Amino acid sequence: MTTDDTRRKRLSQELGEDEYLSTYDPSRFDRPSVTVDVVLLTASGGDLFTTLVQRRSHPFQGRWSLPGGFVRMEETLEEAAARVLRKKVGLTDVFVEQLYTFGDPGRDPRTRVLSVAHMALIDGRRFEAALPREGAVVGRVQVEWAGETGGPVSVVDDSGEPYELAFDHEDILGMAVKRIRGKLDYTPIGFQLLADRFTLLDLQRVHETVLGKPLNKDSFRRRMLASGQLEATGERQREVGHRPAALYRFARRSAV
Amino acid sequence: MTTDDTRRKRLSQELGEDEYLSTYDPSRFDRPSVTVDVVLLTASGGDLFTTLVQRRSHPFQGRWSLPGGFVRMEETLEEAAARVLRKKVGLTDVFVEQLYTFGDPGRDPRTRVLSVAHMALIDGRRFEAALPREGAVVGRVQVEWAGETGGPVSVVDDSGEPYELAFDHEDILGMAVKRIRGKLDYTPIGFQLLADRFTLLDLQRVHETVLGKPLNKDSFRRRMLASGQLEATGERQREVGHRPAALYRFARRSAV
DNA sequence: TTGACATATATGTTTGATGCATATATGTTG
DNA sequence: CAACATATATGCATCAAACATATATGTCAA
Repeated sequence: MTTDDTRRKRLSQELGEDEYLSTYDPSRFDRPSVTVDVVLLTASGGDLFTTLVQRRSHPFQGRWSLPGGFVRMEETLEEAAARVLRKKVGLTDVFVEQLYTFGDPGRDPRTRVLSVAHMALIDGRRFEAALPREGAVVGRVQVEWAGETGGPVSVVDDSGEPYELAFDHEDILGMAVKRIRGKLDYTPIGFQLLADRFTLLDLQRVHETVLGKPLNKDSFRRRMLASGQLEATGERQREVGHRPAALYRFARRSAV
Repeated sequence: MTTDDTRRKRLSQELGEDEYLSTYDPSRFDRPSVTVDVVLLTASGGDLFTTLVQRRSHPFQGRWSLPGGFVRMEETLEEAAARVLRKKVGLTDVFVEQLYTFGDPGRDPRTRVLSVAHMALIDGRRFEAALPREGAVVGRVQVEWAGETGGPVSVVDDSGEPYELAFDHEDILGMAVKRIRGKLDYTPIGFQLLADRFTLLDLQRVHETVLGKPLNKDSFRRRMLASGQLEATGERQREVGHRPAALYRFARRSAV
């Protein structure tokens, strides 16, 4: 500890808090840079999809990365994630949840950069209606592990060709898939991937897509109806070529 | 974007990656400070306990905080958490898991400070044998919510008097309790709170302490034995004043 | 040495959730 | 109006958990 630090600590104990804060100089220590990266997930046709942007500059120039950006001094982490989604994917009002903070020295060759990774979920229609920035693409998330413990994940284009990811973004993606799988059973997180009205079969398809395995129709139906998370709208599907299913909405937890 | 940034971006696209990195200057942007804070939990006699340290300097001088410290440029976040535990609580080789990153502007009145919160778990004996730094205390964690959705948490001393916590450390503590409760059911995290050999009843007591509710003895026993996570040592308790129970150890997941 | 005691361990019964099979209902489409 | 596709309802088998009861096996004290 330097003499300066010692004097500083003494001062801190003698001064009042206001005086101390007015003399505080934050530039005395080295500090890492902090970014947010966002795994935007949606479910469609039995597959999970996410958005990637191509890096225009070093490091990893030309490779693909999760949409991200440096955290500004005056915004919360959630606000930073929302800003990234707005600016790079053209989306607002999206469900966002913090995932994990990746901070190994060396994950970014420039300098120490922490990434506070977030997961964002959106329903298929809004996802398709988004206006992504130039250079952004939508890729299919290929999960190599049918179980649930975790494992490798890749993102591929229409022809099945994998996108080469920058930094440790493959790990971040894997963490997102692991998280959403884990939360699906005991939280209403699946509703974030559906529009405001949906049938029980829609909901089952989403669960099956996320979990990567088929589910029993009857017990799924019974379990969902018994969960108290669904609210019948009284409406039904229209013009679907078969008996229309009842439309439900997510029951926001009201007073008990 | 400044002219300087624009030139920089152009350079980044024209130069090779090595050249670019050699000219990279990380001091161009404001960056938050980054700390780790550690919620060290142990279970004993039906209660959860944690370690707090008294703040010697501003801000929150005199109040109690989770052991923490600034992240150094060359260490991982896990290493920083381990260093904090070693220096402030006198513990090494402790189970540590990242919890959540708290980053609201204003959570620290000095400047923007992110805290990457961690949860550490240790068995009661090692906890008592630790050599905490001057100014550290052990407090009982009082959880106000028997259920599981989350809620207020406080830390109290022997006489039930609450410690006044600094920063948003009460939120961090609540997040730790919520996390360990949630993980208990489907991960072997409970074993981290026990010594290497333990009886089924020991394990049940730990689960009950964490969850804050009694569990059925028979089904707990069957569930644990069927989980494949327990390994009989062949030994039994000694001199316990009643029929000695079999001692088990955690079965580290070997090859299937 | 023996019996009281405390807890471990075993067995059986009930209850509830899930999986599976089958039957019926209700839209659309030709 | 019949064929079709899916929704919805009902019954039964299976399995795990909750609960109750019985038996086993150490220590301790008389």
